[in-house]
Amino acid sequence: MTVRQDVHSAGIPVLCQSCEARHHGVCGALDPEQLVGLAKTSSKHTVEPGVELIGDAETVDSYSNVLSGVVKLTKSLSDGRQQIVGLQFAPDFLGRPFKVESAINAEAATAVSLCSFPKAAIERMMKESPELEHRLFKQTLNELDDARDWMVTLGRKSASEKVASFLLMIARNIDPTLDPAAQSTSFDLPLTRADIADFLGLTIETVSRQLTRLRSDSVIRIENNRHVVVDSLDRLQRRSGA
Amino acid sequence: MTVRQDVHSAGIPVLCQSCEARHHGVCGALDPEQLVGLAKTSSKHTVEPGVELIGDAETVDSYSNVLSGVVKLTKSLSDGRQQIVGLQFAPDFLGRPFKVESAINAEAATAVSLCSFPKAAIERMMKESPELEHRLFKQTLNELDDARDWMVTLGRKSASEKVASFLLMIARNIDPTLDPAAQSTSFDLPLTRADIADFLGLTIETVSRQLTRLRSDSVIRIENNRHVVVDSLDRLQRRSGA
DNA sequence: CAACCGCCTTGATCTCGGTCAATGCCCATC
DNA sequence: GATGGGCATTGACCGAGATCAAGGCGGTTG
Repeated sequence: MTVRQDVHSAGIPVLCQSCEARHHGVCGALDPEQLVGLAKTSSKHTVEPGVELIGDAETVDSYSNVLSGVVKLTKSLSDGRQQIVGLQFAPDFLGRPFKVESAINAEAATAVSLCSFPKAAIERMMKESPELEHRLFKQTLNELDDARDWMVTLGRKSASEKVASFLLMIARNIDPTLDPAAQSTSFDLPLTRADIADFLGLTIETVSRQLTRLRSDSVIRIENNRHVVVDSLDRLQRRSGA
Repeated sequence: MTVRQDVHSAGIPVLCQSCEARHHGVCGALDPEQLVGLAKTSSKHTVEPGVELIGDAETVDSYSNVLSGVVKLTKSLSDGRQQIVGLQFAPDFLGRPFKVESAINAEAATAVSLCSFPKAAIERMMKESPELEHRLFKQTLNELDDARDWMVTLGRKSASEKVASFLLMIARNIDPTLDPAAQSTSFDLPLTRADIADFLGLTIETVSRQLTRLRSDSVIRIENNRHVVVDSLDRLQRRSGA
């Protein structure tokens, strides 16, 4: 999974009045006048882990910027088997343009704060401002690249490679400034073991066993089941199947 | 995988002079004047199965419309394991906007005819014509939906469900007019067993065994190793894991 | 026609990861 | 401090799919 470089670098920080904070998401593409208009109809809110943001086959009538936290996108088979098909980190945009209903579920994986706009407002602005559509297009292209990278992991990697790849992906997304040459890093896991399993196409038990193995091989340490300390990014990378 | 409905329905057939044929791809978004300009720099050509169209990490300097045939998009791990991450059917657009190099390989799976344009020409037109960018955006959104659907298949379905899902996806893409209530259909497989395995994250042997099972259960017949006759779309669907 | 090659099928065996079940750990509540 | 619930870990066993190996089939090349 690639770090969303160009979203970060292209975004000129803009004060989105409704979010009450500078950020780099959709708002970065709007001129001050548009921003004021948007602020009237947008609202910032915070949700707890587990809250469903977009329901399967439900009508989607709003779009959001993710300000902090992690949102998981899931799909399920009729018998309950589930697969996480994407994770959205700040400052990603949440919502599927040009479609009234979504075939996927979005759920807060951690505590999440969002800035939401009515669907109609965004779509109107997209007509007026090619720059906004351009920016959403670029995010979508990045999501497509990420999804395709992940397909390789799902289809062709072993369980231990999957878990190593997952940890690396999380590390890179939580700290986008992470030096590729760095030897160690640490972060809080935004997902439970069950979520990780659904992301990797594995079972909880297998995920647990692989984490235990990484731990006993001194590649990582885990504190309080959530905080991961990677002692050797190098060895983690070598286990990820390149 | 969803059928690319809106690309089909939104496209007003336009005579792209260089392709010497009416089709619905990128050209459908251009006005006659732009088309004439494009025709000067574009060229139609046909390639044999196995020809590499876009090399991994190679500089991409042209974009193409797929006029007929099937292009497979692949990614590989350093040790040679391969995964097909997408298939492009006519009238899809081939090429990754806004990036000089591609992390992906594109290879003709069948005989393919394409209409190619220099990268610069398309990017210039995209700046002038929001409609063109809009259309490419929509195709990208569809590809993202397809990729995510496929992630569920890769991560959570059994071998027999994978093979059934694959046959259904091919049937729907080769004949987009296929009635959902139809009881039978037939088509030529655009992929070899090895390709199917790389698409499904399986081995050749497993694919072969699953096809044999579908055959002995009279769900399908296979003639000359390529032509598939589906006798019961119903039962195939029930085996695809919904 | 024989020899060969690419692709596919089938069989025997092995192994990785799933399944089932027990236990541990953390924390909230009384 | 006891009780209970939600996650996570660990162990024993099993099975789906991989691996290894041996043909089969169709086309084409000499």
